[in-house]
This record gives sequence, structure tokens and C-alpha cells, in this order.
Amino acid sequence: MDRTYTITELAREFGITTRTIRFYEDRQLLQPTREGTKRVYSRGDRTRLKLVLRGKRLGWPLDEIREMINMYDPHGGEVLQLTTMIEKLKANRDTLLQQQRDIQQSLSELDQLERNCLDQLASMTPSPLAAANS
Amino acid sequence: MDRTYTITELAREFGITTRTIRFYEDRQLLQPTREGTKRVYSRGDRTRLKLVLRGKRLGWPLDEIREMINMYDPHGGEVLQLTTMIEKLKANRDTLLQQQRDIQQSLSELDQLERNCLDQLASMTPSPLAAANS
DNA sequence: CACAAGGTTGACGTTAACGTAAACGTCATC
DNA sequence: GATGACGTTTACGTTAACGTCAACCTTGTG
Repeated sequence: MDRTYTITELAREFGITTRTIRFYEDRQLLQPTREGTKRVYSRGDRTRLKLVLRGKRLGWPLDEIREMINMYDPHGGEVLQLTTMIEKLKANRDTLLQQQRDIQQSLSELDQLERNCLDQLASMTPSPLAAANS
Repeated sequence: MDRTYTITELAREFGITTRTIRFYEDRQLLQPTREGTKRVYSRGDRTRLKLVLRGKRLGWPLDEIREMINMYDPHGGEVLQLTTMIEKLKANRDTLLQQQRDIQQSLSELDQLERNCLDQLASMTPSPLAAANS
């Protein structure tokens, strides 16, 4: 039930290198326990790593990802002032909403562009002769 | 009707430095004309810059942004093979859709978290005495 | 026991995306 | 004619996010 993972398992599962995982630890994004000298990752660690990668896909710097994650998961020590936290949540949401709008725009422009391409392709392929109509 | 812009105008409008704009030119994202030695930016250049910044907000590297933009705006020379182009569009859309999912997840988790915070706040503020109930 | 597979800690290298500074040109204006 | 606002190029500095060794420990397995 409380499964654990080795560093290479996680690396393989998420398609990253062990170096990257250790780097994230150095940057305080993960803090696995040890069994002797070896790192042991819990389910929670795995989840945190997943969140890190999601943040990365959205282009966030590791520092902000760490703040983000620590809010989601107070993991013991630092219980932020609630109001401060709500402030940050708001800022975070604004960023996300902006990204959402950006994506929406990009997608619709991309659709438009693709339609043009397909049309143009369609007007070329049916008959080679059509190409002569310049 | 065919308004033009100076480098500092654009910098101020978009909240970036002139250094950044020149850097984008160096990386082939912009190619303004010259009036003597000075750069002159057209409406199209301004639009391209806007697209660049949008890409940045989504965390894309400048190289991909350039490819993206060049697809949107063949601007003369390089007419890509249509099929190649459609391939790239597809890949691009996949990335965008992934980002969209990531954002959706993030937003909903964030909402959940905020609700918790607000609840907790609500249970504290009404009466200071309530805090004694540990 | 040898040794291969996986783990560890340094420490230096690399790339992207600018920042920062130097050294200079060009006007309008005081 | 000096000053200041705005522009230019060239070049080195910086930060983030890893990659790439090297040199070493620790196990189970044939």
C-alpha cells in the first residue's frame, strides 16, 4: 500500500534523467528519505514530481513551482499566513487564466491556418492539371 | 494608416527593454526596416512581437516561436511543403492541448485549495474565542 | 571472489535569454 | 556649442536548468 520508488524507476516513468531528479532535490522540490545512502521515494514524492513536470510544461521557473507545490502540500513546517496564501493563489490564478486565453487564441488561429492548408492541398491533389491554372 | 514605431515605443508599450527587441531581431524573430541606421517597425512587426510575447507567456523557446510565426506569416521566401506544415501544426496543437489540460487541472486544484483557505478563515474571524477551541 | 548493475557526491561544461557597460553617432534645443 | 534624448554596435557577464564526466561505494549473483 505504501509503495516506494527508486530514482531510476521514477526517471524512466517520467522520461527524465536521474540527474534531473537529484537536481530537483537540490532545489528543494523533492526531499526523499534515505535507506542508508540511497534515496527512497514515496507516493507523495512521486506526486510532487508529477506536479513539477506539469509546471514545467507550462513554462514556470522551478522556484515558482516550488512555492506552488508547498502551498498545495504544507508538508509539516511552514504554514503560511492564510491571507498571504490567498493572495498568492489569486496571482497564480491570474497567470493561469492569462495562459488559458493565450492558448485559446493560439488554437483558433492554428485551426484557421490548418483549414487554409487543407483547402490548398485539396485544390492541388485531385488533378495535376489544376496546377497549370496559374 | 501605415503607422510605424520606434524601438522605444514598442519597448514601452510591451514592457520590455530595447535590448530584448534587438535580441529578438538577432534571433530572426523580427526584421524591421531601416531609416538610415535606425530601426523602423511596421504594424506587422508589432504584431509579430505580440505573437512572440504570447509564446513566451506559454513558456516556449524562441526557436519554436520563430517557426510558429513563420508558419503564420510566410513573409515571402520560404513556402514550406504543405504536408510538412500540416505535420507541424498537428504537433503544435498537441502541445497546446496538453497545456490546456495542465491548466485546467491546476485551476481546479487551486480552486479547491482556495475554498479550504476561505473556510478556515471564516471559522476564525467571527470570534477570537473560537481560536481557543483546540 | 569478481564483477556488473545501480547508487552516491562533487565539479565543471553548456545553452537560452537576456542584462550591463563601453564607445560612439545624430539631432533638436537651450 | 554643449547638453540631453534617442539611437547604434560590440562584447562580456549572468542566471536557470540541467548534461557530462570522474571517482567512488554497495549489493546480489554466477
